[in-house]
Amino acid sequence: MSTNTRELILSAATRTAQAHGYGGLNFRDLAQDVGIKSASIHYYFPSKADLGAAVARRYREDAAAALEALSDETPDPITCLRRYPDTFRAALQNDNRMCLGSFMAAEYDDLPDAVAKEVQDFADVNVAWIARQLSVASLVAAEKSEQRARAIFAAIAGAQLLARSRSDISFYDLAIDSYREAGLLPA
Amino acid sequence: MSTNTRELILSAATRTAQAHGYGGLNFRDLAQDVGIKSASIHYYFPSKADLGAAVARRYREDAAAALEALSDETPDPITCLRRYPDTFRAALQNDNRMCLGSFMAAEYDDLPDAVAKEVQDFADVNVAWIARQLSVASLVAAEKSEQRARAIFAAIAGAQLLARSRSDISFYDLAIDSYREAGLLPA
DNA sequence: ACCTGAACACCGTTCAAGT
DNA sequence: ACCTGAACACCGTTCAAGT
Repeated sequence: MSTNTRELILSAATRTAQAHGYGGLNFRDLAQDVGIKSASIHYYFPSKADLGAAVARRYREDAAAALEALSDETPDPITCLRRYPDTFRAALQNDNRMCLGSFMAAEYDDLPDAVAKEVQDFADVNVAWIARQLSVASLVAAEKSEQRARAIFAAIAGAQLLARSRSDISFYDLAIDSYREAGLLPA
Repeated sequence: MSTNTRELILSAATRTAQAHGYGGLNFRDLAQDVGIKSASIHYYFPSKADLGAAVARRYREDAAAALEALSDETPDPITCLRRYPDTFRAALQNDNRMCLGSFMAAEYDDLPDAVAKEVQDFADVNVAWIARQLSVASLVAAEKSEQRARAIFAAIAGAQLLARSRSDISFYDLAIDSYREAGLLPA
């Protein structure tokens, strides 16, 4: 199935990009993962920029769906906010991987425009969801919810980055705990 | 002067690495920046790993010196903590660059061991300094100061990363403000 | 539609040779 | 001591051509 090959490329590329970034993506290794030749990938993704944009778009879409699923099944916004860090934690548990949006944020200067746009959209999706939980929970003034949401998103991404650099997930857990103790996140 | 050429290479490599990471460093562009040929860089740094380690070590040393200078001339630990985010802000003002330690933290999987070690030392230097200010200011319990310091360091790095991905320093300023309002940093 | 061989451009590295 | 041209092995990327 052609669709299947495309999906295999996308998921292999996502795994690689979460460990090595956009710059670390390469057609040859990717091809080997999927079981075709590197040139064949270009049939599905004409250029690396196209592949990167597709990976980032899919990543953003999946994140949006996961967040909607979480808030749908968890009516309590405080509980939602308590669970929000779980996704970032799961990436670390997955062979010390990190959020694609964070890695690509670092690589911003070398990102094709379409990829950079998806990275920003990914952040917006997360921030909007966090802001909504903060609003519904009345944790911060309505006009401050988006700003606080951005701070929370940034802080969690930073905690993941620090934990990755030590290959030690406890750095992540302790940072999240500190955010709760300090009052950045609900305890 | 031979020393001068070595310094020119180091500073050019640092500037490049703060925008493109360790992976974005390459001998040919670096040589062009400095005005020599790429093969000549190997006279000073036998391999890319040596160059990367030297860049990261210098970066860590400069950061340590800057922090000591700040706390020497500013006896009040609260004032020190208020000024701590300034260095990260300056990187963003410098053509949207970011902290080398953060970029390399993302690149962790592809870093030579000596470089990864320096990245960890850089984080330790920052965390130790923040923890000392927190302790002296009695802002958190003594046994919690290092954990809180790590959370602060991570949160500030994350704020910088988010601002970089938008090329908009106001994202950074607003995140830092939120950290203060929430109580993560002293107001 | 789907895939590939082969060529191209680039990179880190080495080394003999120049000053 | 400091620097260079040239070469090497390798790899990401592209393209014309195969089925």
